[in-house]
Amino acid sequence: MVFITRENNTQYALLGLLTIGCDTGYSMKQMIDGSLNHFWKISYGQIYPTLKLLLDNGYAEVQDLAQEGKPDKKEYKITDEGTEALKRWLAQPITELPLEKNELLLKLFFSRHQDLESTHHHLENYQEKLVSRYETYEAIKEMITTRLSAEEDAPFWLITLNYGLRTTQAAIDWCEETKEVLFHKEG
Amino acid sequence: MVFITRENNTQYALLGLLTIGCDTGYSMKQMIDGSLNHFWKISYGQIYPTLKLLLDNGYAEVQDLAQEGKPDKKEYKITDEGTEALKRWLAQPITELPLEKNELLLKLFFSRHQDLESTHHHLENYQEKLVSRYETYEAIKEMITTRLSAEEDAPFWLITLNYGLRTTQAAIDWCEETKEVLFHKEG
DNA sequence: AGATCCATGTAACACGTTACATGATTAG
DNA sequence: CTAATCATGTAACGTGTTACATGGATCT
Repeated sequence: MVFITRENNTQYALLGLLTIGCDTGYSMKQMIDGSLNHFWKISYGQIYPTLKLLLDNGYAEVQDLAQEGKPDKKEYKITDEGTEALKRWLAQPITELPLEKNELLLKLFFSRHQDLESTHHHLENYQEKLVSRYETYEAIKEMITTRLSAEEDAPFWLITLNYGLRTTQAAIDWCEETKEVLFHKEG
Repeated sequence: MVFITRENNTQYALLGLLTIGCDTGYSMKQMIDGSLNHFWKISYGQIYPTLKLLLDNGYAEVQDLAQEGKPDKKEYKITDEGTEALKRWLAQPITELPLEKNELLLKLFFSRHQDLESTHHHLENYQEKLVSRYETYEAIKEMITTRLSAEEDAPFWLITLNYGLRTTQAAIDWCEETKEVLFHKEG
């Protein structure tokens, strides 16, 4: 990752995080892993170079800060120019639906070459993971509604969570249906 | 794409395509764009180098073939070793759920900084695209059930289509719900 | 003494797209 | 003659991960 030239969403993700209280690369990573993980993820290898890019673009400023009981950190702040850029990006229309690359579906597509037992195992395994994910989303939703309802951004967090809940539930239902189609035709 | 070293799914996608009647890079691309596009996509810039990799690995063989009324083509055939590799891959468990990077959700997450009208526009736009995608899936499903039911792979094609239908419907419902939450609370 | 959290950063690699280049054949 | 379809391929670029490197502070 030597050069970053074109505008990309990663930049705006970090810009957005600056507006909701994340001011270091480390805290951004934590927020992403904790609350955006069902629709976005970023590694440190991307965060730190992108923070540099924000500085270069004049979208953010940085300040070295000593802390008590913790290592020093670099505190980033969004600039007026950065806020403008964020708003411009927010107003831009979404041109394409996201495409997920789904390994399970790829395997199912070719599973004529596989014994049904193995296919069944894949489906069970997948469904378990989906259920676990669903339960995580439910727990987060519960936490937001009970303890963070005063937070200004809370309604928007719930909206993105609802997306995760609905699509995950649909996938779980599909697993159930597929198992029936493949293994319980005799009903 | 100078070097390809590790095993990756792309290789197995092409191997799978070889087993369902696609024998050239061109026909593989067509099949992917037409029937796998809701869970997988590949560009020519990836297909041709990967076909070379299949040869290097001994998973496929190639033969130059002159055609009548069409340009020459390279006809690929899967080897026994390739079939074994495909089966090994099919049997391997799926370790991780796919993560979609969703630009709309990213924008919604930060949309406190945006006027509601613009957010509404994003949602409408997104929902239209989803509906259009849903209708495409329905049309393909109709075609498979009426005209390709004899095809040996047809049941598995329908399964992957059902996944697309269910998750897309869930996303459409979420759009509807979100619009209500944000704009018709008085309802 | 060791684990864990806080905190920053880079180099090598992997993966994928886009734009470009080429050219045959067929249909209008 | 020109557009579309069939067909193959590469170079440059963009984007992202992983592994590595470093080190302070706190907790057990």
